[in-house]
Amino acid sequence: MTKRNATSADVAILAGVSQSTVSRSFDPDSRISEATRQRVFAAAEKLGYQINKAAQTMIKKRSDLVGLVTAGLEDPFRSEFLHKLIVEVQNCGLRPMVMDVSNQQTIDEELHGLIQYQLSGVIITSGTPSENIGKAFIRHGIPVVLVNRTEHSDEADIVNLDNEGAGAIAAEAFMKSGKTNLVVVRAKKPSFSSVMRAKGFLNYLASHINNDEIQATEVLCETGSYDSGYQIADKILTSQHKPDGVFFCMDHIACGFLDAAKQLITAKEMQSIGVIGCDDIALARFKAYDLTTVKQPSTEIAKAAVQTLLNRLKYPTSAPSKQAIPAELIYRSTLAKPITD
Amino acid sequence: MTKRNATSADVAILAGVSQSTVSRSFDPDSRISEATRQRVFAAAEKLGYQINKAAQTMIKKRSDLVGLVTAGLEDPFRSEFLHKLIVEVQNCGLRPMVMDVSNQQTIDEELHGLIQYQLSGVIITSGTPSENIGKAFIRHGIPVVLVNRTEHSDEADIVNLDNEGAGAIAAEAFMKSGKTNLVVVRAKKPSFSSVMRAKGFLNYLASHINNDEIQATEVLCETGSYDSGYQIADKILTSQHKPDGVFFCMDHIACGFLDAAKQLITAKEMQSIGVIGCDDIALARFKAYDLTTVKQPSTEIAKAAVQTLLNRLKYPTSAPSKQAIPAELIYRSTLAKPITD
DNA sequence: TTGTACGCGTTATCAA
DNA sequence: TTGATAACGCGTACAA
Repeated sequence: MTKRNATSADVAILAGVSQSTVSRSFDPDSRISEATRQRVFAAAEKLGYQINKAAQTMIKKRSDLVGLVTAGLEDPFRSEFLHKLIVEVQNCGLRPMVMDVSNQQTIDEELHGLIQYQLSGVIITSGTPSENIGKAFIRHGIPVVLVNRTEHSDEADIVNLDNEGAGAIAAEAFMKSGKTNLVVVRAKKPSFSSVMRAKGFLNYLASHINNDEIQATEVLCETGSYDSGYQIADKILTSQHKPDGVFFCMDHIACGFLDAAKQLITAKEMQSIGVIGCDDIALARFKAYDLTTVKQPSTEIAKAAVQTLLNRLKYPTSAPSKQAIPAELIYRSTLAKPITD
Repeated sequence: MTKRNATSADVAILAGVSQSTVSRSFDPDSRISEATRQRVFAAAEKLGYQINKAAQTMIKKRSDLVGLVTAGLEDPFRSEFLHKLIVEVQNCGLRPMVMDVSNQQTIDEELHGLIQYQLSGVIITSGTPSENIGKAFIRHGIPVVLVNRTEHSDEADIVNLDNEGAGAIAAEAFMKSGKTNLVVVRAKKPSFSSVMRAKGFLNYLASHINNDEIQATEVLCETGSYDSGYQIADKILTSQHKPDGVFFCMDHIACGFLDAAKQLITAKEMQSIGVIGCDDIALARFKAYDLTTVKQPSTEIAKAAVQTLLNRLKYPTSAPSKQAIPAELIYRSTLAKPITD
């Protein structure tokens, strides 16, 4: 009942070997006779023995926990991405420790707490930790991977979507479809991803417009939420300069817009307005929206993030890496694929 | 650079006290002079000292990690619920270690791995672990809280939505609205929640029907997904016994149904068919669906689950608890609130 | 209130 | 291949 957990010493006695031999038996890289190993396993099984990770961590100075720092999980993309990270971390034999830093004035303090866990690494996907928090981790020997946070860091590895490229893809699609009056929508509060996407969108147009035929303006909505998209629709659709193409830096803002549009204008009118979202969240393919979007390959990015971490653990002193993963246009019904030659 | 992390011993030397005094300084319950504590804190700050959780866990025989076992995170409700659990666990000064057991043939083995972490507890919200896995945890002194998994356990604490009550609420709502030809839809693969909801729905009707005026049948769709709802619409809407009220055991199945219905029948026809979902996921309030639903108060359930765990840690030997948290009807446009006197 | 001494369960080192 | 022994960094009796 209240008997304490079996230790390697208990197993050793039952198996008639030394405690060190038990330890070695559970290390695949240790050379040990198959006979004793089996004897040890049998004894361990009988006692319900499990390695004590705390003790192991003390020696190795490294737990196999990976900190996943996130925020704003009400954003569907972030949520979907977190899940992929969780699965990916698990697949590498590591364990995800999740940390939500939404509504935290004291992010830095909170993050410092993670140092206590001798983490194998930290993957930061959201939140706005100060520059030096990353350095704090590095100083304590904990590798940091930044995902969609910034373009440059002296110490942390970086994995990003090619956000500018994503914006450019949307712009290109509109041009191919002959749209001439464009709008790009992002949340007022600047996030790295959204700002870069909008920038990529506008830059592409600027460098591909030879005359004044195409106009593009940036519109800011309140937040990066469905509701914000819903609210901004009126402003966009009733302007004297009604656009024929709208690029949203996040899918669910686009969904809000589409729902509002159904009430503001006729389906026929709506058909002439192309809409492109960004991320390709699950919702985008629902029939209610069927949203053409620039897909952020989240599985690939999650894999890359974890792989980057493993690499860093293997080569702790190599130079910080940086990769930008390309986006991909998914045509659905809000902007039909143009007939190509 | 490669200097090792500061330990309590280092802090002790710098502060001119013993190592145990440092240890005590970081324990709020320890009585210690404020002067020395401040001196210790100052020294700790200077050295960037952080408690080593591994060492702490060894002594206390308990980490402050809580295992969150889940599966099928593509289901929006599960995903939303996981996030609330994460936040709730964090708010209690504990850390969530998430484990996804989707597509795992070896759930039991995987779960056994958790024992290595000296977890403070495990909250199981999904997956179909065998009965004895719970017992394995208990045997190792790790409390288990089951959420929406079953109605009975000898060893684990249980927190459930009142699933039968949720079904009954939906049935009652249809009756109040004068609906007479009802259908309840759940996924073919029986999950505890869905089965109980359907059961509650049908039982309520059975015990409140005094004549043959009301008919109710159960329809099974392939899985618990949006697509399944989309696919099942045809079968429901083209039956010779077309219903005037449909209860879906999960919101997003209802959303799939609604999207399909828009293409199968006119908006006018659809108006005469009441639709109720269950869970109240974020999607349900989007204008594209505006789904009347039986809300599963997920924040409350998450709070209850964590609180139950804390209670168990406080009183390890008390009898297993069981609570059913009531659901609540949220009227939206797919079934209008009847005018009451 | 503070210090001394010990043990938690594992891995790593070294010798056999 | 195996065994003895020494850390790892903390919490906690016990003594002062």
